[in-house]
Amino acid sequence: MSVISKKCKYALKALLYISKNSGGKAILTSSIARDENIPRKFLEIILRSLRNNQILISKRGKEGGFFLLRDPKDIYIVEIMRIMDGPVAMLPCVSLNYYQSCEECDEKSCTIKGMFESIRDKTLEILGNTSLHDLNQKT
Amino acid sequence: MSVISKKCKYALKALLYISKNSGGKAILTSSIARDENIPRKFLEIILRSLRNNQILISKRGKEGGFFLLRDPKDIYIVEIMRIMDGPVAMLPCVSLNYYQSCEECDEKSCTIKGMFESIRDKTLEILGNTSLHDLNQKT
DNA sequence: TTCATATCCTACAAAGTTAGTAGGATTTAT
DNA sequence: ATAAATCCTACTAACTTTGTAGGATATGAA
Repeated sequence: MSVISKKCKYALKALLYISKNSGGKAILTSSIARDENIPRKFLEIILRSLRNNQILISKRGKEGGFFLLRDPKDIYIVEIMRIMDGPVAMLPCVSLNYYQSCEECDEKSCTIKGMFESIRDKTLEILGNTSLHDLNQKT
Repeated sequence: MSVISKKCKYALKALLYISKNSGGKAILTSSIARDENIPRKFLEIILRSLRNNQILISKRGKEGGFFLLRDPKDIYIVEIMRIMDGPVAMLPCVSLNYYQSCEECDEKSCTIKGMFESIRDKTLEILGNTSLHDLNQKT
C-alpha cells in the first residue's frame, strides 16, 4: 500500500488546526484531540515529534500548549510527511532523502526506476509547493 | 511510508522477465527466481496470484510454466500494483478502486483531500499509461 | 507554598502486515 | 512409471502500526 500512516494524517490535521486557531495563543493537545477526533495520548507523541523536528514549540505547565515555530506559509507538507513516514518515493532506490540501494537487482540495468522517478518528481512538485497556509485557504 | 511492497516489486520484475524471455515458451518459476534473485517459494505465491487475476496463464507438469495472458502492450503497471498492493492513492478516502470513508473526519470540510487527489491523478497518469512493453524497451 | 494543569518521558502491548518457509498434493510429458 | 513442474494449505518470525499506562516534571495562579 502507498497509503500514508494515521500518524501522518493526524500530524497534518493537528498542524492545520494549530495554524488556524492560534492567534498568538498556545494550543492544547486536548483541544486538538477533541475537535479532530484523535486519541490524546497518541497525539502527544506526534506533537512531541514535531517539536523535536523544529516544526512546533511547546510551553509546559499551566497555560502551556503548542505554537508553530515558523509562518504557516513556510511549512510545506513534504517536510511533515518525511518526518512522520519517511520516504515519499515508491522505491527506496529512488528516494532523495532516504535512499537505499537494492540488494537483489542491478540499479544500472533496472528498467522500472525511471518510471518511479517520474512519479516521485510529480509528487514532490505538489507536496513541496503546498504549505499549511495553502491548505487552510481551502473552504 | 509510501514505498511499494517487495511482493509488488518482485511481481513487476517477474512479469518483465516473462515478457522479455517468452517466445511462445513457458517460463519457469525457478528461472525467474534464479535470474532475478527472488525467493522461489515466495515467487510461486506471487505468480499464482497474478494467474488468479488474469495476468498470467499457467501450465502444470513437465514442460509447464507461465505465459502472459495478454500482449505486453496491453498490460499496464497500475493493474499489477493494484493486484499486489491495493490502493495507489495516499488516502483511502481518495482511492478510486479501494475507497474507504474516514471515520474521524468530515470529508466535505476536509482540506487535505484535494492535494491527495492531485497526487493520485498525476501518479495514475504515469502508472496507467506505462505498459510492460514500454518498460522492456528501456535499455 | 500549594495546587491545578499542562507537557514530557519510558515502557509496554495488541493487532495487523510483510516476507517469507515447510511439506507435500496434483498434473503432465516422456 | 517417473521426473518435473505447478498447486495448495498452513505456519512463522520479524516488523510496523496504533495505540495505552503510569507517572515525572514544569509552570502560572491562588
